[in-house]
Amino acid sequence: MNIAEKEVRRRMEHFQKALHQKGIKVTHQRMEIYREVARSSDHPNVEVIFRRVRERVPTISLDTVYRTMWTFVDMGLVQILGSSKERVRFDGNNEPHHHFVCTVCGAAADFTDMKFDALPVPKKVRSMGKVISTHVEFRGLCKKCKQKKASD
Amino acid sequence: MNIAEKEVRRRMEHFQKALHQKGIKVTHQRMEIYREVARSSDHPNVEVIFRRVRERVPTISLDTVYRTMWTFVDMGLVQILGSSKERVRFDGNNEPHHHFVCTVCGAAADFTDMKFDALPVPKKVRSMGKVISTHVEFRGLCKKCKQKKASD
DNA sequence: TTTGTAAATAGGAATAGTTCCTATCTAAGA
DNA sequence: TCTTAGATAGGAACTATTCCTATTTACAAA
Repeated sequence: MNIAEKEVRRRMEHFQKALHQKGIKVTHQRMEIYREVARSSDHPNVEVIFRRVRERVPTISLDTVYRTMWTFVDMGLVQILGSSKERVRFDGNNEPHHHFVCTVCGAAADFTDMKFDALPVPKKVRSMGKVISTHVEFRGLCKKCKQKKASD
Repeated sequence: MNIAEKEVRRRMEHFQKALHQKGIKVTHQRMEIYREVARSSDHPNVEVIFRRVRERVPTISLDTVYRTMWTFVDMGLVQILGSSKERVRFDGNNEPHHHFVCTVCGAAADFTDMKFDALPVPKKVRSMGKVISTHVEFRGLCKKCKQKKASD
């Protein structure tokens, strides 16, 4: 389940550089939290990260893990699996379709494009399990947020 | 922001048939909740659905909306935007990559495939905003869940 | 149409995930 | 070494979601 030592080291170096570059303090907690995420390939949630890091940093608080993870997300050092930290949202469209999602305001729009409904499934993926559906998500800036950004 | 009348009617009919078929009672609440989701294209969350439906069914409870929406999801009548109702999960892989997600246990695995990193963006999507990244998600049954299902 | 009953709902209580508050601590520049 | 802006710990507060249960209702059968 773990990433190769060498790759972890590469990520840690990149991490430290990134913090320095943005003038964000390199604390013991941030180091250990990032190390944990960098070495895990199982997409842990905050609770799991907290438990794992606590073995090495017994006084770490849950709040620190939350704060730190959002800092990392803002910096682009880690990504969120799925879309966002928003609450669950529903989609009454029961035809196959795909999404454009604005990473700023969270707006989501459907679109259909048969070319994307059945992309060729790579061998690697077939070895992971049985694919039932395919979803393409384009992420970016919606019109409104683009305008708003331009007028700042 | 709303779906055409005709399409809504089509969805409502399909909805009633689906409930009858599965022997699930067609209640006033379920009708109005589904109608709301079927006519909205803005991917509302539970709170929003609750507020909108309450204008027509003032005594509806939040719990009913939650229960009902999960029923619809289980029946395949509506989909969840993004992956699942799980809490936020993180991904320390900072190279472009894509995911295979098991819809039963939630396990997620990364894979890289440059062919998917820059799929042609349809015109329709370009009109929605500026695309910054592309994410392909294959959903299905992971090996473990497939085996478990086979042995039932 | 009336009746019986399993299933569904309303409303509030309980839980769980996340964020906030603030006293204390620390990284890092002077 | 000293200074201080920024970070952390720990618990309280908040918010989304689920649970509990008395009451109501859909619908099948009489």
